[in-house]
Amino acid sequence: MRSEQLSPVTHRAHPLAQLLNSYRPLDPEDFQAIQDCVGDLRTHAAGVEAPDAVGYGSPRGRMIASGWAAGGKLLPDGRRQIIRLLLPSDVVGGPGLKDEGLVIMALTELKTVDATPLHRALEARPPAHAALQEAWGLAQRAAQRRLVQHALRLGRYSAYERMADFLLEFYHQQRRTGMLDHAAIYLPTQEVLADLLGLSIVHVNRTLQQMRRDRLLAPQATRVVIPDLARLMTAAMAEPSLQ
Amino acid sequence: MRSEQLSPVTHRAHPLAQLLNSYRPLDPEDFQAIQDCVGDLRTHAAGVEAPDAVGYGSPRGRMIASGWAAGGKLLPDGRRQIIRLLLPSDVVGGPGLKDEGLVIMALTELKTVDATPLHRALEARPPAHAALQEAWGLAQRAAQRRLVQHALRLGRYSAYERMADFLLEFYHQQRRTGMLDHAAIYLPTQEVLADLLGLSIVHVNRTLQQMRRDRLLAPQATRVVIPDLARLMTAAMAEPSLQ
DNA sequence: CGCTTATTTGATTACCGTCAAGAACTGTGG
DNA sequence: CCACAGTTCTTGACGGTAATCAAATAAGCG
Repeated sequence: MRSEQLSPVTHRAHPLAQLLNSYRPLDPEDFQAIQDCVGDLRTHAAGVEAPDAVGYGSPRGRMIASGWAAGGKLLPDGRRQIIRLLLPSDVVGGPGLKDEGLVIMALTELKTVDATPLHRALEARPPAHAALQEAWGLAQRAAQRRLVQHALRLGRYSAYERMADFLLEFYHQQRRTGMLDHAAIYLPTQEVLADLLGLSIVHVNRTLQQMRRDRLLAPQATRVVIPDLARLMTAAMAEPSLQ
Repeated sequence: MRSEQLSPVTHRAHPLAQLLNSYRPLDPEDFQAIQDCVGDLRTHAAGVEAPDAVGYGSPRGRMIASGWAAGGKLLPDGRRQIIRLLLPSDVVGGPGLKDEGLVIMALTELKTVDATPLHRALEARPPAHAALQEAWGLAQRAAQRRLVQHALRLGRYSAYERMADFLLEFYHQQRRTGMLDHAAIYLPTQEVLADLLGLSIVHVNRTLQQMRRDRLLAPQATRVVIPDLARLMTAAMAEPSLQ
């Protein structure tokens, strides 16, 4: 039964617009700046380790339009730790991820566009694009909080707790960008989950099975449904107030 | 034998000045802005969990003048993960750490001063304090890289590798602030090391002993000496070019 | 000198990794 | 439509790293 599976994204509204708008209501000019990011569409093959390929020629960075990528670190002996998943609306190839020493890996076929119009709006004088800038700042802070939470998970959570906490975080992240049906998350492969959560593939598999037995996950065709969000939050030791 | 031990800091030059100057040569006006951060000196007791106590009344944050603190997360059942150590020159109590959802814990008695003069200089118009601003930016990026490396350690390094990599990082961090004799690091208690590296106290103890047997650490009175930096770097899988 | 905190040691347990192999699924070409 | 290869997922057996429990020693401190 192959219940966890990537799926090509069906994009209704623009993911970045939905994301930012969820943090702060955007103005029409803000939506326009996001819509303007359509130039120089490029496709990157899946599985490619793309440290410099993504973003080459776009010094300000490129925005993921569809597909998934990962920012992580590789060790000489083959070990890998994924630090953050990169979803549609994330900007890659700019100075940001490179400053962190991360390698970008395309987990699926990836489509990216030049993010210059967005960056122009972000650097506009305060009266213009004020809402966009504020929303962007909040989104950045949320990303930083996810990184801190990731370190907590890796350091002190059990495998079961790691999985629950990540699924919860991922659920909310996908919900903000509007790429979600009800409580159905699209999951990366178990190998990606393993490198993200610092576990072995085998143990990821067994942890997911345990969560299914515990009715925290309901397997369906190509995605995973969360039948009971509240119980998942308990398993992840998440506070009801947040997110 | 109590070889790892905190030690009150002997401050010759200003730690923050040394730190920033190591990233980018500062101008006299920059040094002055740092020297001006002497007002409202406060002492915080060790061991106190000080989420709001530090920084109360100093909305822009307070700079650690002496002592060590930790920014970390606490779980309801008592588990703790330290995300970053906070040394003299670090700014705490401002929006930064709070945005990340971190609790500040004083590991030793802590002395802090109001950091407003520093922040004023950081927000000055570009011609003024340009070097300080650039150095600050580089220091911030280094802190972010440390956080990413921390996640890699917690996720994919063995206990031995974690310890080696952290000691190496800590060595360089202390060296930049000038609080170092030769290759002698001052270490926090083994309990703090455990909560930092995601290990149990017992295992930290055994890991340190193994490193001593391997001659990667040389125990001395109140600190730990690194006899062979190159071998420690090998143990930590560190690239010779960096740091 | 007691008292407290930190370090050390031993014994035992268990979580999770490794190894190995098979099953299920996906896509491709004949 | 079926054979094929390539992933991805699943399962079992086994081993090891690191956690837990318990207690003794050592070091700081008033």
